[in-house]
Amino acid sequence: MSPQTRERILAIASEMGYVASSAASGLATGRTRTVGVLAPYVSRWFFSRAIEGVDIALQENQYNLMLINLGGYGGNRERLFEHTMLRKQIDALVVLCLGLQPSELEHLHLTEIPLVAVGGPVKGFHQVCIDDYQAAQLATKHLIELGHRRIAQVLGDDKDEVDFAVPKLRDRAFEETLLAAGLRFEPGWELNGDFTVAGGVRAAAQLFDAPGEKPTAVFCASDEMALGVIMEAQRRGIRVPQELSVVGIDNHEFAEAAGLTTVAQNPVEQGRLAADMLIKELDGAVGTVRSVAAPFELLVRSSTAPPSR
Amino acid sequence: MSPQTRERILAIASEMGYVASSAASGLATGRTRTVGVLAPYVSRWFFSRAIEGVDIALQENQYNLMLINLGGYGGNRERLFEHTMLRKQIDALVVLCLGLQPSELEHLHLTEIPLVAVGGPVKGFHQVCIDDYQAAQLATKHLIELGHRRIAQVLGDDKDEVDFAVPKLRDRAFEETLLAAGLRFEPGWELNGDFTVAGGVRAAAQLFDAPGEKPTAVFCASDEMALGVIMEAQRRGIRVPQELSVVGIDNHEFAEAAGLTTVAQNPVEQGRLAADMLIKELDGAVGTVRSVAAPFELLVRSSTAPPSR
DNA sequence: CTGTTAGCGCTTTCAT
DNA sequence: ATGAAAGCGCTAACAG
Repeated sequence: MSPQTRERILAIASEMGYVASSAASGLATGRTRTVGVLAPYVSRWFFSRAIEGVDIALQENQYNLMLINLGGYGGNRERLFEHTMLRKQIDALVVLCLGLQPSELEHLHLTEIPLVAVGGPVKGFHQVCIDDYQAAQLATKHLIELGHRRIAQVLGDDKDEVDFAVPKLRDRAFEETLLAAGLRFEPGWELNGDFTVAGGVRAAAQLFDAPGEKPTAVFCASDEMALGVIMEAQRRGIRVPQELSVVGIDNHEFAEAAGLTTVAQNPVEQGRLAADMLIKELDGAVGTVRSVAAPFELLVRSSTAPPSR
Repeated sequence: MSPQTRERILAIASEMGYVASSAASGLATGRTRTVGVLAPYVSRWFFSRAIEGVDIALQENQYNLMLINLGGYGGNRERLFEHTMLRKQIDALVVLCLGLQPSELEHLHLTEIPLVAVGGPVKGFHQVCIDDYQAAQLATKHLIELGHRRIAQVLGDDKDEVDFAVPKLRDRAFEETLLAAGLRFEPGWELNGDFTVAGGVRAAAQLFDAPGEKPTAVFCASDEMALGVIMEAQRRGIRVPQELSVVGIDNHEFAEAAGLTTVAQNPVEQGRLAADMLIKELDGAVGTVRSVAAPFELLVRSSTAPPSR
């Protein structure tokens, strides 16, 4: 038929409220035009931003986004992996960094759909993420170059997620960078902040309450914890950066408003890139999905300064 | 067949990696076991929390969650409404408060699937949300009862979203409560903070930079803006609450850490309740979906105190 | 190049 | 009770 007839028919059809049944076409083609996003949390900054990034790419290509949240209720993990994720439900999957069980990883590979990890290395996966070691090193060096010698650390160690490498990498980078500069950290200056503001507040309280010498700077493995540290410092009248320098990692949306010096990364772009690769792969460009190192940069704002004592 | 045979077969089937094709069963039954969440943003506190709440209910009932993000790219709105949302793609929809065009609302009703709004009144919809007027009134009264007479307002007026009633309700409640107490607001003490931290910072800067008398308290229509106001105050050395009281609405996850006095609401519970009603409705309990007023309460923390001058 | 037909893998109804 | 068969609404391969 002629292109204009085609147009006319399509127009009439849609006017009549006709919409192709996705179930029927899915059955016939084996494609759902839906990609899944497996997330450990949906309301934490990194994850919600990454989801937005994935969504941008999907919308541009008329794909739907199915949210598979592992953070909801523990018991459902099995069902999600064995059922939801399986063939015919989604065409591809982006895995937002998290510690998956080996059996779960195996399950994912069994589905034989294109996969990509975002935000952290997952073994056996192509991934798009920053080099967490270098990012943490950059933040630590910034403190050292300002002249700080007594630096504490707030990291986020999630006991549950044994395989999640991000906190470990940031932790190791901090320690090795300190040692390389001939510094050492005091016992008790390595706190756990759970990657949350509340955790940062707790860690700071612990630090300030401890007897003896205080650090002049704190390296935080995420902005949310850094923000918590700053809030607790303010509550106690400890001036930032005059009495305490604080640096984070992420460039959380609150970081600029709070004047937080941080190593910025962009989860929106990471998610978008990952989804783009997946879509191209689905469109037949075999081998498009590959590992990509995402950019990061130090943003010096007003939470860091040379030590005053 | 016997129940045990049944079990055995099922076990073997799943061992062999068999999973029913959702497309096929969807075609046959007309059900997708998927509910959509229409969100104006995914990374703002209220929305990401509400999504989590919806997700809890869905996971408990073996439903999938399809995220339909309107915030992504403007141009796609039409496609989302005309295509994605239509029959056979999702069984029900939760609409997270936002200003939809009348034509879009009409489209939603045309799908004839169960609908429910969360977080704000949407005309023609059943909804679960707090009474925004009362919530804002409660916050304002708190300031007045502390003795404040000179109160500024930071609201979030989104020009784009003409039909979104939440900011208007909070605004009106503030003004009427002030007038009822015999107070009036200065010209220039009504700022727009866009519902973001950055907007709160800007509004506060504007307020502090203006010549003449300063307010002793600020009512913010959301915690994110209130947090921005506090950060800007701190940057300028204005002490909270001694020199400036700040109250918000929401109980954002940062509110406690920042000591922010606020009127708390719980989007997780709201989303969960909404999804539960939808699921019951789908299970045949016709009439389950109805409007519900969500609870809220004043949480007095350390950002408010009687005025010192 | 247009028009017809055979499935896709389930569910459900109808015979047996 | 169990088993056979008829679609659900598309797509893709085929014949005209």
